[in-house]
Amino acid sequence: MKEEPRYRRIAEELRHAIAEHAYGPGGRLPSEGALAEQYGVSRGTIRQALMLLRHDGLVTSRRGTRRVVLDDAPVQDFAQMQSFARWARSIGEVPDGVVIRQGWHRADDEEQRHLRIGEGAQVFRVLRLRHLSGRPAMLERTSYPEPVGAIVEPLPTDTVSVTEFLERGGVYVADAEHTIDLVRADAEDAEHLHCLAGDPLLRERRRSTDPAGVPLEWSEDRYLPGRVAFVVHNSLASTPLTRHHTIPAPE
Amino acid sequence: MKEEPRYRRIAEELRHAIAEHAYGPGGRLPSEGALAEQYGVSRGTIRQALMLLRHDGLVTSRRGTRRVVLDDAPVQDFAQMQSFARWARSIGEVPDGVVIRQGWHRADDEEQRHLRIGEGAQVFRVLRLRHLSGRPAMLERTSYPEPVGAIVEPLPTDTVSVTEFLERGGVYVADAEHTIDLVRADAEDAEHLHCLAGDPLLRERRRSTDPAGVPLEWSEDRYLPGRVAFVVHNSLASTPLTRHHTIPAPE
DNA sequence: CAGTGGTCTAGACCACGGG
DNA sequence: CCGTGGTCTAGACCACTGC
Repeated sequence: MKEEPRYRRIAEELRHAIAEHAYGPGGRLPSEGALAEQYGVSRGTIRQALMLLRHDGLVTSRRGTRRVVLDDAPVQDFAQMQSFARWARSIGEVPDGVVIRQGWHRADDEEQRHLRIGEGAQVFRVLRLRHLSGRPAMLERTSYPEPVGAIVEPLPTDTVSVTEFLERGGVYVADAEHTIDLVRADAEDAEHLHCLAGDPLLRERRRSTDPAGVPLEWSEDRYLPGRVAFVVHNSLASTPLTRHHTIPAPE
Repeated sequence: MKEEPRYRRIAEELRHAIAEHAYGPGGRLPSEGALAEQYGVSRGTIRQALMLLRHDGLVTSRRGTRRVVLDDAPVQDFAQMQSFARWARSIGEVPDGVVIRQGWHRADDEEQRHLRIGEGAQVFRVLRLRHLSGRPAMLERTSYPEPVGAIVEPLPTDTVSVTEFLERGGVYVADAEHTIDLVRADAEDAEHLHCLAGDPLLRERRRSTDPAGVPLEWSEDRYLPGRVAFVVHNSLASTPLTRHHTIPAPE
C-alpha cells in the first residue's frame, strides 16, 4: 500500500467538505493560515492542496480575499478519463468491450510519428467495440508499440479494462494528449456502431505516455453522438485546452 | 506596465530554449539545482516555473531522473483560447465578426443556472457570425449578465474582438469551463454557416468567470467541421479534461 | 487599515532511477 | 551508491481587497 502525500489527502478532505456543501456554493474557504493550523502543517503544504482544487475549477483564488467555492464540482480523476471501463462504472453503467480484430503490422507514418518509433518498427493494432450497458457507444482503433503490444496480445478478446490489466503488468500512464473533433462514419464504423456510413461521430484521438514520456498507445476513438461530451476546465493558472486549425482534408 | 513574477519569466525563457531545440527533443533539462544557480533564484522558484511547463505537457517529471523534453510544443495561452480573434491572428488568419441579432431578454432557466442569476434577471443575448479569412467558420450564441451586457450593447456590430474590448473596460476572464460535443445544424445555423439543416457541427459551450468566480458570459459556439479541433493535455499532475455522460435529449 | 493570497528563500529529509 | 525530483517547513515581504 502506498501512502499518499499529505497535501493530496488534505485536498481530498477539502473536496469532500465542498461536495457536502460545508462552505458554499459561493461560500468562502478558511484562510490558508487557518487551514495550516487546523491540519497541523505549514502554509506551503496547504497551498499545494489548494492548487489542486484550483486547477480543477473547484475554487477561485485571488490576492486580497479568501478563496470562493464554485458550485459545479467536476469530480473525475485521471484514471477515469484514461479508462473507458472505469469511467462507465463511475457513472453507474456497465462497461463492455469486444475485440473485433487485432494483429501486428509495420507502423505507418502516423504511428511512427505519434509513438515516436523508427521506420521498421512493428505495432499491435486492435479494433475494439465498447458498449455502455449493452448498447454500442464507441469504436476504438488503438496502436501499441512493441513492448506494450506484447502484453496486450494474449488478453482474452472480451477483456473489459485493458488499462487495469496493463497497470497490473507495471505499465502506468502519466500523461495523455487528446484531440477532439468531428468525423463521418466509414463503412466499418457504421457496421459496428449500428449507424449509417456518413453519419457524424465525435472523434477523440489520444496519445498516452508513461512517466518518462515514452508513448504507450495511440488511439482513435469514435463515439456515437448524444451520449458523451468532453468537459475541460481552463484558467489563467493553467491552460491545457487549445484550439487548433486543421487543414480541410481532401479525404 | 505590470512586472511578471520571476518564475513566469523563467518559464518563458525555458519555453523558448525548448522551442529552439536547445535540449532536445528527448533531451534532458538541467537539474533543478543547476537551474536555480544559473538564474540566481531558489529551487522553489525554479520548481514553480517547471510546474507550468509540466502542466502544458512540455516536459516530464519523475523522481530520480532529470526532466525530459517532449517534442510537441502546444504553444497557446489562455488569452488565445478565450478570444476567437486572438486565436485566428495567431494562426495567421484574418478574423471577422458580425452581429446578426442582439437584445435584452429575461433569463431562461439555463441562463439563470449558468450565469448564477435570479429569476427576474435580464441578460443581453448576441448572435454573432465568425469568419476565418472571409469564410464562415462559427456561429456564436452568447448571453451576458446585466453589467457585462451593458458594456457590450453599444459596441459596433462589426467589432472583431469583444474580449479585447471588455479588457479595456476592466473586465477580465480568469476561468472558463468548456463542454464539447456534437450537434445538428438548425435552420438558423444552416442559413448563416451556409450548410444544410441537419448537418453536423462541433459544439463548444462555455462559461467564463472573473477572478472572483462571478460568471461573465455563457456561450454556445457551433463550428463548421473540418476546420477546427480542440486539443487538451491531461496528466496525473492535473486532470482538467473529463468525459461526461449526456442524457439523450428528446429535443 | 488589517487580513488575505502571491511570491520567494534556505534549508531539510525522503523515494526513486540508474550506474 | 549518488544524483535526482517530491515533499515539507518556517520564515519573509509584497500586492491586493474590502472595510
